[in-house]
Amino acid sequence: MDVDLRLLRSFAAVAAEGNLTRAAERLYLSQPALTKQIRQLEHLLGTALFTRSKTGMALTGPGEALAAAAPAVLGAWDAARRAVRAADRDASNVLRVGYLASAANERTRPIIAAFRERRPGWRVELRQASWGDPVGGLDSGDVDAAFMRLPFPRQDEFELAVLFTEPRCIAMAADHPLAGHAELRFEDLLDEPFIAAPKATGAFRDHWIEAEGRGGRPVRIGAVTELPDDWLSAIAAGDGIALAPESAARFYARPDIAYRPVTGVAPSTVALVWPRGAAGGGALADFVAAATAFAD
Amino acid sequence: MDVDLRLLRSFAAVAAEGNLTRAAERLYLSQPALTKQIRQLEHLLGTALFTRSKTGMALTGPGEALAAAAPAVLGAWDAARRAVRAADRDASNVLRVGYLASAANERTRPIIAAFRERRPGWRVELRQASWGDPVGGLDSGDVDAAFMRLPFPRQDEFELAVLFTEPRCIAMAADHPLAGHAELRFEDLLDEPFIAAPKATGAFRDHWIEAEGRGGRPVRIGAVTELPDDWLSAIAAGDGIALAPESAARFYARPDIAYRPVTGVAPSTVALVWPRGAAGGGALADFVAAATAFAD
DNA sequence: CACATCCATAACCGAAGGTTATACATACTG
DNA sequence: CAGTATGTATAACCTTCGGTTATGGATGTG
Repeated sequence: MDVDLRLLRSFAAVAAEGNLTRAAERLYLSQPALTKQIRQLEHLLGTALFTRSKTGMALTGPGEALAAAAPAVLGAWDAARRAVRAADRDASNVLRVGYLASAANERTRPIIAAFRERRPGWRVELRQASWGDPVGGLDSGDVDAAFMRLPFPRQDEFELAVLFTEPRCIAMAADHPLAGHAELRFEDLLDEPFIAAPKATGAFRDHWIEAEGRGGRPVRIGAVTELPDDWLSAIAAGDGIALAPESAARFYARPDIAYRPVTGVAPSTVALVWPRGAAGGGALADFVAAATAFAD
Repeated sequence: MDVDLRLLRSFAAVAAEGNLTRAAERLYLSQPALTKQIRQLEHLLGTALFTRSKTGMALTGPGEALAAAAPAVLGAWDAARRAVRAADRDASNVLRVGYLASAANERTRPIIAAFRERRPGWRVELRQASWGDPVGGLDSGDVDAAFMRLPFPRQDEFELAVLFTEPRCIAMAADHPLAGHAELRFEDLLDEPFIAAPKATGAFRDHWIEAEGRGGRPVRIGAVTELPDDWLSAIAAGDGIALAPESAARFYARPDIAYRPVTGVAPSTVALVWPRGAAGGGALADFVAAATAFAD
């Protein structure tokens, strides 16, 4: 009488999308597989969760009930994973820190060094998160803390310490016509296709396609990527241009990509983020202290 | 990164038993299968949950953390199932009522009839529960309410209405020497082997082997059964005798089984039980009202 | 009326998850 | 100290499950 939580996750996706096909896409799953999963869940619970129609999947009464209750189950599991992760951290003297792209840039190493000074015998394990996971593995207990760029979804559910800001620039293929200019104005780029993060990343995605700063002009999306390497490849392939932190020019220098300064966009903010209440005097607190020591 | 809750359930069993072999037994699983499950869970979480030794399995730090967090996850799932069940009940006009053995005896039909009078168009589905499930499917959302005999484990986590009591008698094989007596004294039966319910049923099991009423004399267990039919078969086979409600003589009359009155044991109490707070004015409340109308 | 959309079904395939039998290490016991 | 009991790990095997692609059928839509 137990479920695989994956079924619950799938159910939640279908309930949210109201559509099998799109939900399947979001879950990186084929549509027939999702059909099977939902059917399996319905069989397990002994009741229909959706009414099928040609316009999509609509929740039934029991379906509504499950949709309301499912987040609590998934949340409890996430909490369990965080607890296990925390215990493992303390038992093995390893702090796991997530990051997207270049973490805290040049400050990363000094921060880690300062932490090791406070906690001799501890190690720091850096772990790259996918943009597909909006909060970088923080709520799943994959990592104890993460270097994140603000804003990101559900940001206020976490504690964070802002470390620094840096200007943003434009990344484009080296042979892109715009690469001829030494400096760009963002208002000249409104019609260019942009490489974007997945939709699920909400405010993060919006920030990096500057959704707010284009005076209502819609964004053209050239490609959607989840990892720095894919992102670089898409840019180099000419699928579009992208906003990037200035430091990308140093950490992701490639012969087929050009980075140019741009005016008219706000800088990017890097912060250290951790789950609410997790830094109570332990090793994580020391890492936070080490990081903030290098904050601007 | 999602688990099958079965793994969590298995983990909890191993954590509680401190022993793979016994936990496997309790889960009706082979020991190698459990080994695999635990290993799989450890792999999923990326940390060791137990330290293996020849004396059993001891929890590690992360293991302790998971053991502390697992009940919340399983509880959330149970709550979800109950919510779905409640919605399904209201959507389909079917009230599902669990029972062990003979439910409310001869009062069962009148209760249902009275309920249908209050709720025309509704049906009542009776569903037998296994003694292996101490609370008769109540917390898993299998049923909306259940006819239970008191006491049963975690009884005070539920709401209940006592319906009636009835004397208990002794059931034994028809050719058992004691069957010659028209009436028995319990103090003469202390050395007889008894057919018992599974250990997991705690107070319920104790009540039916009269663990408290034998002056410290240990019980001999002749067999452990989970269902009335198995119970009857064990008795008929001569594996032991058993305490039974008087009504069993009517509802479970068999040529190979004799029921005899016994003195020196308290009567059995039948109650209607339902999850706390579930009877808020709905159909379940009407069923409770119908049942209590036939209470003593 | 053609077309796009969306869910269901079929056929297929590899991996997962269970079983029994057995090995191996340690602790207890006569 | 040998022998036995207890406890977990491994091996070999088999069935079921969960995923894939390809295709069908029903229903709104331009």
